[in-house]
Amino acid sequence: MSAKNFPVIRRKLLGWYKKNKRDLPWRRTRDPYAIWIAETMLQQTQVKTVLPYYERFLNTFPSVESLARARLERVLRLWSGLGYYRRAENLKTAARQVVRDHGGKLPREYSQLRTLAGIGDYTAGAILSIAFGKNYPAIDGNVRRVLGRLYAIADDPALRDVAIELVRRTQPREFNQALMELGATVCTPRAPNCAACPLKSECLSRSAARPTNHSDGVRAKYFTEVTWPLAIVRCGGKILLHRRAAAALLARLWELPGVEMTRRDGEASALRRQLRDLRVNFAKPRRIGDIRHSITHRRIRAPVYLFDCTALIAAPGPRWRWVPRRRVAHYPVSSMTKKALAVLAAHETRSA
DNA sequence: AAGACGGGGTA
DNA sequence: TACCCAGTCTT
Repeated sequence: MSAKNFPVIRRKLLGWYKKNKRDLPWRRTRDPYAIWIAETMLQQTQVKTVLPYYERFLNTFPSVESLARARLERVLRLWSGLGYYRRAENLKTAARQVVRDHGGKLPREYSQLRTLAGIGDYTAGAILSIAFGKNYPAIDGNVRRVLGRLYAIADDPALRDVAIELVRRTQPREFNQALMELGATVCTPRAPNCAACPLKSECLSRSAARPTNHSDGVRAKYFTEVTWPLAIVRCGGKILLHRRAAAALLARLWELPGVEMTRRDGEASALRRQLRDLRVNFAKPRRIGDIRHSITHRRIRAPVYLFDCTALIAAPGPRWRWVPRRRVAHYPVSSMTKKALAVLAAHETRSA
């Protein structure tokens, strides 16, 4: 751990960051709560995607207390389309923990942060360094890639040692963000822009003809093809929605009635059977579009069928609801549902 | 140690 | 279109 040029790396990286950092809303605050929300949203999610969600979330729930008091349904609605919905549930659970155990203030100790739902090693380090200015590393995928290339190391313990040493004697708030910023904008996964890199003369992977990615550990991915026909059941200006189970994929989200199938054929009849069980009377369905969507290891093709109902019946059960068209936007739904509703809107425009 | 969990990016 | 990305929790 001696010949690693730590002071030079720190100085060059911080200098680069001061000049090149993006102006992001969570960089204009030191509120630990706001930083916690941002870091949670940014897990597995790109900055560009997070931006509108972050603003809305903080406007609606400006404090730990307001989040702790909120109904989960409202939290999920603000998360609708962002993915990994367990994060929203964990945030609300953790907010209650913070109110109950820490007087509504985020704890400043690593071990206490780690007991909060949804806060793992990375997020704890990010909060400690960015919100509280403590000299903790915050090792996310970007940092792993940047340091992996810079020092040509692949194993996690060694990477961690370097990250700890680097952040020990610097401004942790700026330095950790600088490392991540470099990974996100310059030292990118597939085509790093080495010419623009402030660390190019120190980088051990730079001499290689093509910069090597030392951080690839987990791969192994297989997709299952899924056909998931969706039914838009229209009745007197309302649409039928169903709420998914708490333990399932897309937990607790509302959705259009549908059938997840591994076979490709018989989708229309499968949908009709599903609706027959609900005792909804409908005219012959029309297929109005087709959606493609991916959820973790599923690749989904979702044909969208429009059912016009002949008589409004009571909701088929507690997890079913007839929702006025305008109100649908207020329900927590997945991106697949949003896409299907966009198909309906396009269809109505066409036939108008 | 391995798998589940969304959605959007790039080539 | 095909492939890539990557924190936390659970099993």
